[in-house]
Amino acid sequence: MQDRYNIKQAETRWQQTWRDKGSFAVSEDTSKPKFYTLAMFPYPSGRLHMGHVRNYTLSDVIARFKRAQGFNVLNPMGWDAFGLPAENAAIENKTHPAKWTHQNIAVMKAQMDMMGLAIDWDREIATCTPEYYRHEQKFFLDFLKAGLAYQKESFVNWDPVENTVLANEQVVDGCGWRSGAPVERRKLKQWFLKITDFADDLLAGIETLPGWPEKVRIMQENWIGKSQGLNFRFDIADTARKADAAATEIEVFTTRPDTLFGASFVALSPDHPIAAALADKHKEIADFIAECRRLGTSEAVLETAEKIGFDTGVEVTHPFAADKRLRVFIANFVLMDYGTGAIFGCPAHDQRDFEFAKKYNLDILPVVIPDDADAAGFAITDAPYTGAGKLHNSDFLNGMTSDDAKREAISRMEKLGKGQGTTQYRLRDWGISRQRYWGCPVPIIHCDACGIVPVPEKDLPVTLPEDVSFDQPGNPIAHHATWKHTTCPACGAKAERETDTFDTFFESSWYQFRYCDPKNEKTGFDADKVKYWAPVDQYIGGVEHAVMHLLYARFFTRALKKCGYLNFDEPFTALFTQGMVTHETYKDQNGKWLYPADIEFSGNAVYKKSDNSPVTVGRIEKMSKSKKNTVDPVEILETYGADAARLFILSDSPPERDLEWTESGIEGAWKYVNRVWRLATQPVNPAQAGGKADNDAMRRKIHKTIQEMTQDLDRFHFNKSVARLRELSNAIED
RNA sequence: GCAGGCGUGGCGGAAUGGUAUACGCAACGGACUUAAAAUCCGUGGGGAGCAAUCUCGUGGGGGUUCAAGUCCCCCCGCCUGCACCA
Repeated sequence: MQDRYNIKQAETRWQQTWRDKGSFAVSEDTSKPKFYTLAMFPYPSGRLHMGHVRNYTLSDVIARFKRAQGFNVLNPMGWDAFGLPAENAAIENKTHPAKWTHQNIAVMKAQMDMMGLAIDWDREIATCTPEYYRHEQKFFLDFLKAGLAYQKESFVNWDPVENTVLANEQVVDGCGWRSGAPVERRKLKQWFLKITDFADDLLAGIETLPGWPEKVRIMQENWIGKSQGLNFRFDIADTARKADAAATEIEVFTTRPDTLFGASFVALSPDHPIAAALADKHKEIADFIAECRRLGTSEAVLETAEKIGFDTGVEVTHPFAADKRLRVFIANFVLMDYGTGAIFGCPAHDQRDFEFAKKYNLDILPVVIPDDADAAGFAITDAPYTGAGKLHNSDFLNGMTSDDAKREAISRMEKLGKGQGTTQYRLRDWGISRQRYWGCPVPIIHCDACGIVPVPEKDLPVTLPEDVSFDQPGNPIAHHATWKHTTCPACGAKAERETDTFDTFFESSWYQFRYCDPKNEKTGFDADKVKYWAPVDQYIGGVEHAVMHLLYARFFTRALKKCGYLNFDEPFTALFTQGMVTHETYKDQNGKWLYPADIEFSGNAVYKKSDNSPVTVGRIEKMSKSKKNTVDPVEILETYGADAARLFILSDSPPERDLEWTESGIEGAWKYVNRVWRLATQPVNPAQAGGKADNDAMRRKIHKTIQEMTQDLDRFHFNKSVARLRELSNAIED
């Protein structure tokens, strides 16, 4: 008789059995309640990391738990297989992105098998296959017809390292989210999806998602950034420069129409058309705009950048006071892509306007008096007053509260025909064009005569050329000798294919529906099957997707609904965001990072294995290749087995918090697995067996454990449910 | 600056307003062993006491309550997201 649990034998046997029997394959079964649990699918980078192991362990526990409770459980897995790393690998290793990707998928799938996951592998998908992406080309054409997709020339975030455009959501602190390079501004023709059409609906929909973490809901709310206010137009006054502005009005947006009488200047974004028109006529204005551009717009720069303005010489008249004139500046802090790209400044009641007015010696006229202040003695000296109060110095608004004054100002402006109450969103349309190879081609043909022509449905999919070269920088599809040359489907003349590919978030916006009917060749998925499985009952993944993937998928679901594919709005009923997996960091004497596997503990001291030199122990940080504080899941699975690895991951911390990976922790779990094995396999000594009283006590304990564990699992308190099991083991051994 | 979260033994963490520290890790003492590993038994917040017991203890200060880690107010520290958004 063996005295140790043999993980290799037991785990391989069961994994083989599950595979052979297709134990986790499911189909629509109306006799059972359904439960769709989904872990965010991985990018096939080549190896599983601990974050994956944690993610898939959590979804697996839920899948098996719900299954045990009698649900028909869908727990699928696939590959978010388009993306830049494949191209970088192609350049470095002289391999093809497709080959590299498919090899990685094979390796990672084998690693997942080692974890013993209850996955229905019949439903496996890879987004880089034409069988998958042909459907999103069709979606795109439908979106185009429905007015949800369009092309426009605009300033874009250009990543100079990746040589591609980035969505606003992919720019972090002014740098590319992957490359870390400062993002440049370029003007390019780009494809967009009209996510802004659903701004209000996406905002309202958040209220219908109580199963989402408060944190993510707030992040999405802030990202959408709704604000109510007034859009109105200043007339450009008669001055020498009026003609140069090439316009008669300047439109501005404000959330504080109550402060209109406190206006003391107007400021244009350096990118504003009127600024451009003035720059054409006046070199000093062109120079100033160039200066603003040189300073850049990255947050890091803006943080320290001075607020600078340039008096254009243009003036406007105040819509409520014809005799009041305001000077028009170009200012580096006014953003072209929020509101109208122009503002009026009210220095008495806005911090930024206050600073600007101090610098350029502009009037600071208080018009909103705090309720506890005396109007006669109230003055703005060191700081603006940004709160609400009673109106003063404001003609017909005098004496009103801020709220009443806002309403009255809007209504007067509407009567004057100079503006209207509006709602502004921070959210901007989703730029989906990428100048890269390893993505889904945009199914469009550009014809000199007919303009933008959609690829006819019968010609879908538009597949990627396989013989591409990565020898020169830029887009390999555009460089391809023949691929883009075609004929116009409308007039038959020579035409060119669109060489942009979709942002890879396009693929991950609908994969949750593809799993419901993964082999469908007609419409991407069958409406009835989606109706049975969707929406996802429990979605699990990292919080880093809070405003990108999760917002895009919510938009995409609405867009698909509008095009008749489905009949609901929200793709994910409940969301769980897991914490990161962390580990201590180590550095050698030369300050170089060391892998945990390269070091050795000896009492309180730590040494490098190779030469016994001392090692410095650093902070506990998120596992990352750059800091080398990673542990290879495969080694853990081979040494301790899937049960021990999964048990440790579940037991050490609550799943929403960071989990510190420790050698002693995984060993503890391994010891427990063996203890359970001994309890189950070694005969009870009859001399120690108890009587009826003992049996009754044990029965109560078992039922209590079941009840507590059920509650814990329902609430995602996995660490507690493991503790209950250990308590039960303790009770059995006593 | 705005928003959100967190703060409990040496460590990870438990605790419908009701015995604070479940469960585990590390530690210490013991058994088994030539020895070690593994395993098993036991101890375990601070202070006082041989002991029963007393006392102080959930970042700090105040409050509500018969009762506060938990609820309310103020403050400190750390983490995360957003940010010249008009």
